[in-house]
Amino acid sequence: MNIVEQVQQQLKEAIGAAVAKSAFADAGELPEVMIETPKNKENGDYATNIAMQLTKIAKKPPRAIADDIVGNLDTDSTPIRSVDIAGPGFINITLKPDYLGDVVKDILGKGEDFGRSDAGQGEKVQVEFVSANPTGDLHLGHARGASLGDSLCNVMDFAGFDVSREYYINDAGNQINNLAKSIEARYFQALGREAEMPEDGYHGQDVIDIADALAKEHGDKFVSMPEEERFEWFRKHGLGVELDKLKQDLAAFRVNFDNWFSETTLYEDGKIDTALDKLRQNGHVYEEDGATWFRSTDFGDDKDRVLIKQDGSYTYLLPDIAYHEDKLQRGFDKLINIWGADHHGYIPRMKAAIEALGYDRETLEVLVSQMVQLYKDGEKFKMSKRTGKAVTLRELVDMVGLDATRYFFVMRSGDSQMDFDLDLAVSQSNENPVYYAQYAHARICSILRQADDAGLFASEDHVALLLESEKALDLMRKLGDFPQIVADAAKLRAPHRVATYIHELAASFHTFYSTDKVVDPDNRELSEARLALVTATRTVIANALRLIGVAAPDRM
RNA sequence: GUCCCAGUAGCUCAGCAGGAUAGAGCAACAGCCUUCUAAGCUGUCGGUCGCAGGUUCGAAUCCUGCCUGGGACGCCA
Repeated sequence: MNIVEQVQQQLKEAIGAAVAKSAFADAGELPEVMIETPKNKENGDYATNIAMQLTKIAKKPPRAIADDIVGNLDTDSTPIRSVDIAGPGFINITLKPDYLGDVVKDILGKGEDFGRSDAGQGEKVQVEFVSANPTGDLHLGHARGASLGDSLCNVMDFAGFDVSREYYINDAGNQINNLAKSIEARYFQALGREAEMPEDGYHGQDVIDIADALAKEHGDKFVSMPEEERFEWFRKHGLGVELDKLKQDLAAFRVNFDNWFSETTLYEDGKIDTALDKLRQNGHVYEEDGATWFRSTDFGDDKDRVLIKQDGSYTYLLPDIAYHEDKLQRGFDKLINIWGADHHGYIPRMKAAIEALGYDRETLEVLVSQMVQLYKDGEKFKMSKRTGKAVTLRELVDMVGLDATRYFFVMRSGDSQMDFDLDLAVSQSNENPVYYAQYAHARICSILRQADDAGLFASEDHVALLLESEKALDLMRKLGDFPQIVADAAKLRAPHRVATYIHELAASFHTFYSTDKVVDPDNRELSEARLALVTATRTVIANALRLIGVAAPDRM
């Protein structure tokens, strides 16, 4: 437990005791004491609405209840300075700021671990994200999903969840056959022969590149190869190349997975049949019109879904169900899937499948990464000039830069559609919010370099001196918020909260910086205290940026 | 037609497990560099929180209906 949590705990206990002493009702009927930090500083450091919540039970006006509670409040075991009753019945608490010095010491002691908590209590969570088909480049939507997913995993891990990151490789379906046929056609074209692209072929430049490379390296050796053998070779080769490219692009985007799960293994290990049998035994499967159906309507879906088509092949859904069954058998408490907006309609059927397999449907949480629209010069920027297709992740990073791309995606809530302003993201100026936080970090590093030259070093011995400055107090309060911000972001699956916090923290630092000179050889003790504060600030900014995959530069 | 997401300042968005006077960035305007990085700071301007009901001591937040924008409704993946 960190210092801030300890203080909050003390306050809750003291208020709880005062409420009990006021004897409005039996202990069992009393609501839990909740404390919050008021938006407006004038309303103290903490506030509780307990008096308003008790109006029904106590049958008295809230301000009178608050009076009773405050009268019974024992402040000896807490850092409370003063207590006020305000507004409709809030009890506002102002603290003696001394404990904030301990926050700085706490941060310096914990370093890159400051902000960690056990909020997740070791819950085993698997997050599956991106999972784009290995048939082409990652595009804009995948970039957002990757950004959200990776940041969420970092945040949840830091908040004490046991997180596993997984990428599901759709390497068994029809789309891979189409990839192989497309490569085949491009290969023949590369050799100057006539060849038709398949109807659902992949027309991207990447396929042409693969085929050209094959023609260059192997000449016409595949032309004489038996068709089936050639097809199989192209299939494996294409898959390998595409998959390598995905892995490289994601790694370059600072996104790494614990597990790359191949759909093909579901077939090889008989897991498709196992899942189908299980559904059948549970009585949720029937035959009709020559197809095999899943009665998903029993679990709230709009209509029943086909598992095996008339031609005997599987729909995408059946292996997907088998995949989720496999995940569940691996012992995760929670499965989080991050899907693009175009797949959100599949949530009900997947949840239905979870339930039909005998699990709690709430085990599966699907987060939807909404559409992204690029804007440039105030107009929609639709297509990549080079390929004529959607803008790829690689192109985006080339244009915008890695840090700005990651930051822009994660600073918005994933479940709202977003406009991505290319001009803003590209601009190396104060208009660009990503530099605001990075600049705070670089500024601190610069201060520390100069302090070092002056023979001044951070010291915890005089942190009490910091309490004199209102700007320093604000900054310390903000630093103390970090563990709770991370915990909330994890529980709410809302990594953008960390980005919002980073901005606030940077603002708090910049404000402090503008008035409180840190390095002052004529005032060594104050300098040492302030160096402790800015060192702590640097640590928290770096920790927070790390969670959202953005670099914390020493110089800018 | 059904379902999902969104609608908050001129623009882009936070805030939504109910709380006090609804916030930030950009844009606009006015100041601040002989002093640790001006990618910064300070201030001003800017709002019927889509509309209408309801629940409540209290609603941007919860419920219902409607309007607008986007998406999804395949024996494609």
